[in-house]
Order: sequence, then structure tokens, then C-alpha cells
Amino acid sequence: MLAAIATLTDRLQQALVSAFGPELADADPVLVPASKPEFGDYQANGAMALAKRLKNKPRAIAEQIVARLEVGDLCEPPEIAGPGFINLRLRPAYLEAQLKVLQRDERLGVAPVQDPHKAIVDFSSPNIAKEMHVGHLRSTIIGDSIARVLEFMGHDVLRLNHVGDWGTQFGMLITHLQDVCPAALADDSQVDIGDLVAFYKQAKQRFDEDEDFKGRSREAVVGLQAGDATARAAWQVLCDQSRQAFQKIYDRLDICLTERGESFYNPLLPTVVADLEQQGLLVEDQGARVVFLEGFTNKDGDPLPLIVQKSDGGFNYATTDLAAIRYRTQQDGAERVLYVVDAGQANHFAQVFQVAARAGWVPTGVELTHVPFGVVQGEDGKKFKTRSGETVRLQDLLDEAVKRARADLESRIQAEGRNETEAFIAQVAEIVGLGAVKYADLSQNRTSNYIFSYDKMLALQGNTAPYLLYAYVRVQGISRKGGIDFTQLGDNAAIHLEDDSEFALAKHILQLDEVVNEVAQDLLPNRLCQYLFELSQKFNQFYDRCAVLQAAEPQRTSRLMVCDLTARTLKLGLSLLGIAVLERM
RNA sequence: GGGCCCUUAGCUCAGCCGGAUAGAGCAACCGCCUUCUAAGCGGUCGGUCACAGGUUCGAAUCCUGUAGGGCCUGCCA
Repeated sequence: MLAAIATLTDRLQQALVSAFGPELADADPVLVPASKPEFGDYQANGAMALAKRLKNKPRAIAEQIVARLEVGDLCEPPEIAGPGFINLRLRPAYLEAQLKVLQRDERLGVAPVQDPHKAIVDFSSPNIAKEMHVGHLRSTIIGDSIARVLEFMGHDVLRLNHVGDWGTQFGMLITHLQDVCPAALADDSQVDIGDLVAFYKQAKQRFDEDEDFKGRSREAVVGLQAGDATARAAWQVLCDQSRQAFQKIYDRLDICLTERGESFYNPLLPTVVADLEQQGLLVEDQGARVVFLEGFTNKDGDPLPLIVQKSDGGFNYATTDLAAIRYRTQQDGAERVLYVVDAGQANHFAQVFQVAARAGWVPTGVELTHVPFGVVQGEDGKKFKTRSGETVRLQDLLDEAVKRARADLESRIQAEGRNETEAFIAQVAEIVGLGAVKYADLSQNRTSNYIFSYDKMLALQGNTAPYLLYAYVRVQGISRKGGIDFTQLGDNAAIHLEDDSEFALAKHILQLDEVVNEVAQDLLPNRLCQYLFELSQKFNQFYDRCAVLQAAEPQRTSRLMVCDLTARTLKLGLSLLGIAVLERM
């Protein structure tokens, strides 16, 4: 109800000016949602703040504002409470009219932005030859949801997967591949390295223990960077293998990404360094080429450097990120770049952004933002590891989620004496299981650290995806049972709200536009989760208290429309979280 | 040493650009299926919002300090 908020704020300001003169035109009426339903729908807290300025009692000020306030078209007569709160309650007729507007609106009241921009969301970013683990899950799911919200708002979004496909570790991987699987280089299409994690570990172990291997690995890095055909072929095999594994997970999670890995920027790195030098930002220090940072100091209080070229001549990830910033602002024309990366890299991004800005690579109006999320911790509060010392593989987590959802579903089916096909069971288990995993991650404030719990991640009770899905299913059940086609309810039919639970539900439905705008602004999908959870709660209360199909007309049609609006809101909201809905479960 | 973040119910977490009596889920306990799927609804229990000051008409929320925890701090990404 952004429109209602804007109108009420406007009217309150007019009342302020009318009561106290034009010098109050700048005063904020502080209109916020009511803290409790008993107080109405909105409260204006501005009177208290104005007490000192107007040298009057806040309650008297509130009375004068209310005396001049014209909101009769939207609200019941305003009430003054406590020290000087002005409580506003929307009129049923207004709510009913607004619901009718939503009923005809596919976007459910969420207007696209007036000034769409080109945005890049950089997320997921797994490393080649390593398994995706729960840490990548956060970036992947949060990044996807943020991208979906921005897309829905009408922005032009480029989803980039900045995969770790370059760097010194590839020396050992290439060398190891050449040793154990020379056939891979002859015909890259027919090779299956198998367990890439084990492969990575073996390579690492040899690198640490075998001097000869270490030397050959270093040569392989040089070869790869120089474009040596053999090294390049081996690298390609490794990337393809990993890419296939990643893609399986992305497909399963319904996540769309454009791969543009670190290797993409490799040819641009020398120019980055050369340009920094030309601008006089580059300094040689201890054999490396660095830019000294403003506002970052080391243990001795001296400025900290950002190394852009190592003493051995190689480049590192700061150089790559600088090249990426240049490419994204200049070639892609991005006006906003969002990096959905864990909070541990906050310093890195602050440093890289600073150097990019000083180098003039961030045009005015272009915004680079690190969108951090908390680290995944084990139950001991330390960095997450399973008992065996391995991080949890994402694939195993997803499999387990679906398995548990399936077991839960099967026991229900048996208890209820239902007869369902294997296809139905498999589909429901997949959507419920994966939805639960996504929701578990998204429903938490992304900035908080994250204590990983298998049971919590896979829970199916309480504030979880299945709870929201179930509310949706209940509406579809009404439609099936009553033979109702929600699209044919008729434009002429009126919505009339009666029960308290019906009002609460209706008001909540009307708030979708506020929430989606807030999420687009703050990039916090947990706000949307909270909204959808509350929507489901309010629907379940309504469902419990109000018969729909058995209700007499015209109430029956009115309630059907409310049900339809609830389901459509759930479906749209869940789609912005990347979660699918079900007709039955 | 410096920087950033965190500390809210037994557990996991919301709330944090100041507003009225601090919320939810889980766990525990008590009710509710002849009526649209009970993956539901209602109720009970549960708090020194880490601690100490400060600002304010008003602080979980803003500021300072203390304690505890996490992350980062020059050639990994």
C-alpha cells in the first residue's frame, strides 16, 4: 500500500502546515505501520518530536494536526493515544476497492521502477576442480533471489558466475592430470576424472611433498599463461568437468547464470597494471608492484598495499577484480554491480573498490556494492566442517533434503490411506526438499553468521517452505473441490470483508508492494520470507475460521477472490525466492 | 597492534535509519479432524535484549567504554 502511505504522509504534511504555518513544511510526520493491530494500521509519531520546536505539549499538537487532517476517504476518524500518537485505521471500503485493483493486476500492485538500470549480480562463483559446498549455497541462493527481485522490478540484470578457473593452483592440477590421465589430453570429450575433490587433494598432496612435481607445476602455470597448447588442453578438461558438475546443481536449483570466470580477464591484466602505473598510483615495494591504500594500515601503522603484481611477475585476484570492474563498467555498461560474497572479503572489496575509484574506473553514478553474507559455522561456532573434516557437499545436502521430504510424504500418504503415483511423490519431494533448503537459507538475515544444522536446514515444520507451500495447496484444494476457475470469478463481483481474520489477511496481501520494494532496496530476501510466512499464517487463520465453498453468496465469491489473491501472492513471492509451488502435496 | 562484524527466550533466529506491553519457529505441556488436505488452528510455559555509562520526551535500536566470540590484516582466491 505504498500509495496509501504516500497519500497519508502528504495529507499529514498539509495538516501540519495548515495548523502551524508554512515553516512546518519540512517537518516529518513520521508515518509508520502501527506497532500493534489494536492501534489501527498506521501511526504518525511526529507530534512528540515537534513538542520542543513548537513549545507545546505533544498531545495538544496531535490534536491540532488531527483537527486539520482530511483523510476521510481512506481512514476512519483518527485517534490520539498515549503521549501523542495519531492512530489511523483504513476503511473497509478502501481496502475492498484496493483488493479489486490487485485482482486485475498480474503484478499484484508492485509497479516496475521508473528508471530501470543495468545491473550485474556477481554470485555463486565456485572454484574449478573443487566441489560446491554449503558456503557456495548461500551465495548462489541469495544471489539468485536478489537477481530475481531486481529483474521483477524491471532492471536489466546480468547474472555473472565469476568462477575460480585461473591461478597458481592450476599448475598442480594440470601436471597431475598429465601424469595420471594422459588420455584426457588426446580426446577431451571422453574423459571422466571422477571425484574432482579427491583429484584436487591428490594433486595438492604431491605438490606439498614432491619437489620435482612442484617444479613441473610452476612450469605448467607459466605454460598455461603463455598459451601453451598442452597446458591449455589440460586446463580445458578440468574446466569442462567442473562445469558439468556445477550445471547439474544449477539446473536442479533452477538457477540461471552466465559463466565469466577469472580466466576471462587474464588478457586484460597487464593493461590494468600499466594504467595504474601511468596514473602514478603504482609503487614498487619489496619486489611487488602495489597501490598503497588510504585508510588501511598494517601492524606498524604504515599504509597497507594492494598487490596487483607479485614479485614473480604474476597477477592475483585483486588484479582480476580490478580488470572485472573496468570491463563491467565500460564494456557491459553496468550502472550497479553487486558482489554476493561472504563477509570475510569485506576488506578485499573495500580495497579494490577504492583503487578502482582512484584510478577513475568507476564513472559517476555507478555503484559497486559488496553484498556480504555471514560465514557458515559449525555447531561449535568455528568454521564449518563435518566430523570427517570435510565440508558438506552441496549435492549430498540436496539429495538428503529430497530424501527426507520423500520419507515424510510417504508416511503421510500411508497414514491418510492415499494412493499416489511415483511421479507425484518424486515431484513433491523434489520441490518440498529443495524449497526447504532454499528457504532455510533465505529466511535468515544474510549478514548474520550462520550456524549450520542439517536438521534445521532440512526441517519441514514451522517457519519453512512447506508451510508456505501448504497454504498455497489449500487454496488449490478449494478450487479443485469447488470446481472453481479463479480467472472466471468476474470483474463485477465485489469483495466484502467480514471476519477479523479476513481483514488481517486482506491488509497483508495489500502490503506486497512495500515488501518487494524494500527487498529491492536493502537486498535482504529474509524480509520477503517473513512477509510470506505471515501471509500464510493469516491465511491459515482465515481458513480455519471462515468457510469458503459453503458460504452463501455474495460472500462465497468474495472469499474465493481473497483466496485467489493469497495464492497468487504466495506464488509470486516464492518465485522471487526461486521456490516453485505445488497444486497438491 | 589495527580494521570490520556479532552477543535478544532452553535451542535456532527476527526486530535495529529511536516510538506504546520485545516477536517467531523449534523443544515441552494442554486442547481442536462427521464440514474446503491436521504439512493446520487455538492455548500454556519461557527475557537483566552480554555488561556499564551517555544522548533523548522515549533506547534492543544511536554514541562511548568493558567482557566474550567470529572474520580480515603483503605476494592463495
